[in-house]
Amino acid sequence: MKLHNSYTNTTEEFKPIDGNKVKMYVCGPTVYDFAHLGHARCYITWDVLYRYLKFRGYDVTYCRNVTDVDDKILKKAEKEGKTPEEVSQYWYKQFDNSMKALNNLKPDIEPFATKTLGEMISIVKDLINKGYAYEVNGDVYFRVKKFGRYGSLSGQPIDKLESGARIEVGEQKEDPLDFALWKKDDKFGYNSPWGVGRPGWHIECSAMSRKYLGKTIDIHAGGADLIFPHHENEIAQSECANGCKFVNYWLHNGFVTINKEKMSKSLGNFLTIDDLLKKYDANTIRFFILTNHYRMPVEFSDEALTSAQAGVKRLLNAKQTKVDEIFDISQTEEYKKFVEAMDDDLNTSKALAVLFELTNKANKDEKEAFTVLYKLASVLGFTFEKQGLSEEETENAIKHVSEVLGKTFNSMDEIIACRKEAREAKNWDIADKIRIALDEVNIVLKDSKDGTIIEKK
RNA sequence: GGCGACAUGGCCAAGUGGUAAGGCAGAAGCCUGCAAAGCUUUUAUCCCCCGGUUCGAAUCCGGGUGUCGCCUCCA
Repeated sequence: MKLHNSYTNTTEEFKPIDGNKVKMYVCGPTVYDFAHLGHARCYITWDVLYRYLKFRGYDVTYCRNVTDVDDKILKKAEKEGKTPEEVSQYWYKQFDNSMKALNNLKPDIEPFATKTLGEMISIVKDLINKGYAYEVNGDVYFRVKKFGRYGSLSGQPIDKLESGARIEVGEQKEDPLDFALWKKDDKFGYNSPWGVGRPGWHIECSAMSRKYLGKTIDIHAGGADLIFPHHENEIAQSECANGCKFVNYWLHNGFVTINKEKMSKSLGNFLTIDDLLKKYDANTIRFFILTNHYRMPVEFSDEALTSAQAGVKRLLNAKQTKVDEIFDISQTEEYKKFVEAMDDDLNTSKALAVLFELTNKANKDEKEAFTVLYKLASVLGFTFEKQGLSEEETENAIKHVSEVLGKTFNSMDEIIACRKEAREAKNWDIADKIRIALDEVNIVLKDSKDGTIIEKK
């Protein structure tokens, strides 16, 4: 399988370090606010990579960190009169719920930064001992110019980076390019050899990656906006501290845009996952994301989501035919095409086209098609399970239909039976009234060969 | 200013040397009491523009134009 490596800016054959074991790290969220569609894209993308690697037989260890120590969290805590822990715990819970709602698999390891402080301090110590870092009044900075390869991930010549760099008020760096490994913080800090303080953002990932996956890992992924400075700095820290290569494959996803602009917190043009899920289901959002290649920008619009909704409906409505005899799905033409597409740097757009071919075959009663479709769609994280009606929704519907028809029903089955009778007597008026009444409470009633189907709209 | 990406039908999008996948929307027909779903057919002589290479280019090369991203917290 091939993956596009941002470090070399080429698409390369993927070879894990150790046989079929894959160590994969994804930069996780800083938990202080709602996750938005941009985050959804990122984590859906890497969820698909995770699922696909496993599908291809790799033994994957997927680690996605949680940044629970950060300026933004502290600010929020101060503003709300809460402890940083309360803030980060609350928002982590929200994040976790959103991931679940989007049907993203849980990573194998989800470390919290505050639980990895020991590793961070140890790396910073090493860097100081080796001369790559220096302490000034409780702050510790990384000496960027000492690392010759600095800038090679972002492809920036160091002198050009220099022009953009600056020293913030209160910082005492030797060089504007240097970045903080540890910051003095008397209020919210932790004990360290340099006094009370807290870690810089970049060191967190270097530490968590090393602690849980080892010094050299196969894959490190995240949003393209992390390339500089975050990932650049991670490389500098890890490679100088460990004396070996940090990451073999750097993978970056493109952004979600809205009105041709990057969706981001700072621009304020974001849609939260929670809000989006009120309007569109998880399959729709996933489909919307996967129609584009992961490295391309994807423009959000209601039109695009509506189109995705219709598309995914077609896939998931495919005629489900059970196959009695067991057969080897990997021998089917579509399976091979799917693998070929996904092996090519996760060409999900092409993979979806294969799913549509299978849908078409399933609808034309090709026996084995649905079995293959079901399997391959689940590799992309789609779920065929129809959301059933909740008790409340059912009760509400029964009540509403009873009112409209002026007749008391006690169950949905009674309603369906009543409608069946009406239809048999060609009493279309009553039959239609029932369907319309259900529609008014967002329930779709369909007549099919196999009987009446009741679904959420 | 530096670095990078992108430009394909009404919309989204695949395709990177051999003559334009797929989805949405639209049209016609079949099925159906109606509806929904489904099935069939149908929609780009052409891939931002101009040159060049080639028997042959949307695909390679050169030059434009446009859009976006990173260079500062950011998925």
